Amino acid sequence: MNLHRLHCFMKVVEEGSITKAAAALQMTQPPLSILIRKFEEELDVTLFHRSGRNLELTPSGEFLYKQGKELLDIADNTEKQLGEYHEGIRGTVKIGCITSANLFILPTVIKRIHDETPHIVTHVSEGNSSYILEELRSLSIDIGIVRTSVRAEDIHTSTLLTEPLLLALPPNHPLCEKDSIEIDDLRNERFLLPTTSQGQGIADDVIEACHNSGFTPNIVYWGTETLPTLLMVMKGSGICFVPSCYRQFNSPDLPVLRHLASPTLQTKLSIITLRNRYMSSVSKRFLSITEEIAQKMVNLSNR
Amino acid sequence: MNLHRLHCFMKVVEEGSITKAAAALQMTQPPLSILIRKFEEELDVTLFHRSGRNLELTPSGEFLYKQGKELLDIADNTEKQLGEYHEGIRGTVKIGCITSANLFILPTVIKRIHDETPHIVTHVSEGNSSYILEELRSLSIDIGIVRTSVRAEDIHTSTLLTEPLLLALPPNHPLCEKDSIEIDDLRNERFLLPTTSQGQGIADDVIEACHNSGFTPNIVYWGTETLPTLLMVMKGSGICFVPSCYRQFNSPDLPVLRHLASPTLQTKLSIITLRNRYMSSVSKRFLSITEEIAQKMVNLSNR
DNA sequence: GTTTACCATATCTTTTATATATGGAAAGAG
DNA sequence: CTCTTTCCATATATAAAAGATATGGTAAAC
Repeated sequence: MNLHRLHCFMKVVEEGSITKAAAALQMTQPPLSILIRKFEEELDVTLFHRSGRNLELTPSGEFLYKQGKELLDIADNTEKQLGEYHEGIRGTVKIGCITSANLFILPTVIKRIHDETPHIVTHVSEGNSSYILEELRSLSIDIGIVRTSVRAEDIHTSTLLTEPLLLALPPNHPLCEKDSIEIDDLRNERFLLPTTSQGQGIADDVIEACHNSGFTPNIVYWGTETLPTLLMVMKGSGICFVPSCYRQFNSPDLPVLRHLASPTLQTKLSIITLRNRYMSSVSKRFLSITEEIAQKMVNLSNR
Repeated sequence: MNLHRLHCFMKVVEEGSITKAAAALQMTQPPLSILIRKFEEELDVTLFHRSGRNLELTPSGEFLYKQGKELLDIADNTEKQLGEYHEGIRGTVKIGCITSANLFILPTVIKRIHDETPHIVTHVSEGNSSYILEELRSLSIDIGIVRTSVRAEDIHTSTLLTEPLLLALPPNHPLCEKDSIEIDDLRNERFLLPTTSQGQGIADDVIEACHNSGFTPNIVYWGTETLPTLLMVMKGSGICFVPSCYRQFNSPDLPVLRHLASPTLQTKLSIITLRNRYMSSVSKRFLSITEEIAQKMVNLSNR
């Protein structure tokens, strides 16, 4: 079934004459006559009964006209929606991210995407960096957001934002009263640190900073999740460091977050993709919106 | 949207490779590669992401595959049903007929058509011959069944069957006892005749037969409907002639029907169509089945 | 490291689509 | 009733598309 021929046939039916249809289709009459005849041969059906100079639609022709409308509608719609995929305003994007991204960036990104492009569906899975990397390599997700800067050949990394690590203290801690806190002030504290993998991440930077200040930190706890660790700080189990985005959780039930005097401790949020994989328009859209919003958040917190 | 290209695209997706799809499509690989590329250009969409030697379906491609299945299914189905129209096993036929055809032939014809070809819809309207002719000329019906043999240039007539006219007598009528009834025996009867139009039809034949026998019939009633006339005969209002098919109504509430000794009085049932009009396969089927069944009925009544 | 499997490109041939020019038949105007 | 107009059909020519064969390149597999 040739849809071009079908379309021409529909026009002939609607205009009631080959000559008029040819004009409507911006072509001349003879080829249209031939096209209709070939269409009849292709389908092995008489569509028009030709008696002298005028055409009469046969029952088959009437049926085809009815069905043809539906067929062309579906084809048109498919093409239109396909265009939307291409434009990046329809489709699906699968994201894997760490907790802090899921808490502080993604809600804003996803709200904007759903508002601007209602036909985009987002899938989000939260996990640690190595899990996200695995998901990316197995093609289970399109985009990952991690804190460790991945150094692998097959992965493309782009830094979303750099933020300072803040010291989390229970409200009744003596250091809360101090104007300027140095690393050295933590010499006698108990440290609660995030589980580290392969020498990359927040814990390593903290340990290195302590060493540079001339002491080895007293690490009493390793945990993967930031929020439970903050609750442990509240209970007086020790102190910890969290990315500054956690300042958004402003609650009397959570620790006080303080900048250090010398801002050497920082952490990067990176967006990663598989290097040699096709990136859909939707993924590109997601990427650029995420970068834009990350930039806005940095500007906002710098003010 | 070119359905041929779509079909090839579907095969490539299903086979997972252009080479295999080409084999399945009974063509060589290079033109299929080009065809897929042109399809992408036509739709302005990347359907496959080509990384080295293997293809990866993009989200757009996945969407098109899903939609394409539906589209091709509908197209296939349309073509199939179109073929059924052409074969005469799907469609509609509109019939106009007189009462006796509606009572004695059509039920059998329509039963057979619906049994053999369940996708054929029949429309039947009953009326007198001139009404049927009008309906035929205004294209409201495809086929007419009438008793008057139409002699018009634009009408094609085919005789379905010829049957004798039977004399209808009330059961208590003296003639019922007579072995052989002649026209001459009706010299003193009151005649109830069917309304005649333009010198053609049963009434004219009856009147002529009487004249040939040397008398003018005493006509006391003209009516268009046969059944009411038969009821009037039962009440003793007079006698009438009916086509022999009415013998099927064998009831003590209806008149006795008797053959005449000399079977000169006959009536023809004709099937008429518009000469220069397209006749659908369904109409042709209806025509041939009706002729066949009419023939069977004649054979049955002759035994 | 060689082979294999797969896609891409180049060139040629056949088919299809469309154009122009022209003929014929039926409806409508005078 | 004749002439014109309005259609559709046919003939021929050209441009575009579909397909075949031959060949090259690249990445996975043995």
